[in-house]
Amino acid sequence: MTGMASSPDLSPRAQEIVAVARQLLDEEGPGALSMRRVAERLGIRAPSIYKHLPDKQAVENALISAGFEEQAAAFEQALESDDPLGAIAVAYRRFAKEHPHLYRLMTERPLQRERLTPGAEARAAAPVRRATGDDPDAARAAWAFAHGMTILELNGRFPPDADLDAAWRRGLDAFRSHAT
Amino acid sequence: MTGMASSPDLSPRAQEIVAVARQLLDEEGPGALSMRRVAERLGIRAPSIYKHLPDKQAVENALISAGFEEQAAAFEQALESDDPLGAIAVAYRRFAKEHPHLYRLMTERPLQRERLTPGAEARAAAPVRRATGDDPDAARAAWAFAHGMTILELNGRFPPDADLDAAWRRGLDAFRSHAT
DNA sequence: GTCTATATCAAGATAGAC
DNA sequence: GTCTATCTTGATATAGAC
Repeated sequence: MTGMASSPDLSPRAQEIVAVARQLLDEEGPGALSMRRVAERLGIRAPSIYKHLPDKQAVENALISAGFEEQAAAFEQALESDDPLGAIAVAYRRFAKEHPHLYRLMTERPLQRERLTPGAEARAAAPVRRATGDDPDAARAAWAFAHGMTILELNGRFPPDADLDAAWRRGLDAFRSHAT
Repeated sequence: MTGMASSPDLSPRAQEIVAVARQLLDEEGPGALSMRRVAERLGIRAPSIYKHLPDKQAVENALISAGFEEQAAAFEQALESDDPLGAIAVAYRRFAKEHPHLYRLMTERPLQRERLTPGAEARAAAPVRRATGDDPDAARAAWAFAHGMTILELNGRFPPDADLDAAWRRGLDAFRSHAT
């Protein structure tokens, strides 16, 4: 489950750079994701990175694309469950908990869709749509609920004694009971 | 409806500084919220601010506290409606659309609760709890849904042709139908 | 209450040599 | 493919004079 998705149109060296960036982001957070720190881990200097990747956005977009592909694989597997919506919710929450910094990177700002791996975002979204009876409104509502629970938890916005499992159940039940 | 909440324990000059910071944030976004830019609008130099407020966090916390108080006032009024949950949702979405940068500031990072206006956060949360039959799990789920819809829209994550009003209705219906 | 001067730090990115 | 040197920009914050 640590299988990182590849970024096809990047040179091997560029993929190494992105892999190191991913380590840095996962381990130390967005503040550590600088060209200097990435280079340091590779034993080179920051300017050398620009021979392989055009700018920092290219690094971030590669990380985001990989994140979508990892989500897609997890959600596709969850869709096989007896309780697809519940299983996808569990996978969604797990991904965010295991990679909170990447999750933030993927959700906190508008995407540069033209610079992402084509289809990756859509592939991650498809299982959610399937699990809500192919009703796009229900899919968006369920996604919003899942993202809200996830990011509010990551941001420490719920009280320490809140029963978040119960809140998740309450929300999912609400969406399930209305399923088409 | 532009009535900004006051920050009681700040000196008058500090309140002026916070008011200017609020203008800057609303008009130009978080990137403009620097001590330099705030000072510039006041016709003074950045270091002078530190005679009135201890650090930048104090400015941000004053803005956040004011945001909670504005939300609280709007939600308390919405609670009087025939459809409290729907009316609060409308007020929630409106606040975020009118002050997207402040909304982000209020939600994107963990709060420094010990430095906020006491009770402001709780006062904003109370009407949501009331509108969900005082069921804390339902209140958290409904809040997560509203925040998810709001922030995903602000971040441009829904397709341009998505019917977000329909998604809001779908989510609120789901929560309403399960109300205790 | 405001000023100037400064400390400190860090970032992304480019030029041009090797 | 990597280097050094550098540009450019920006930030928060402090010291001490007026």
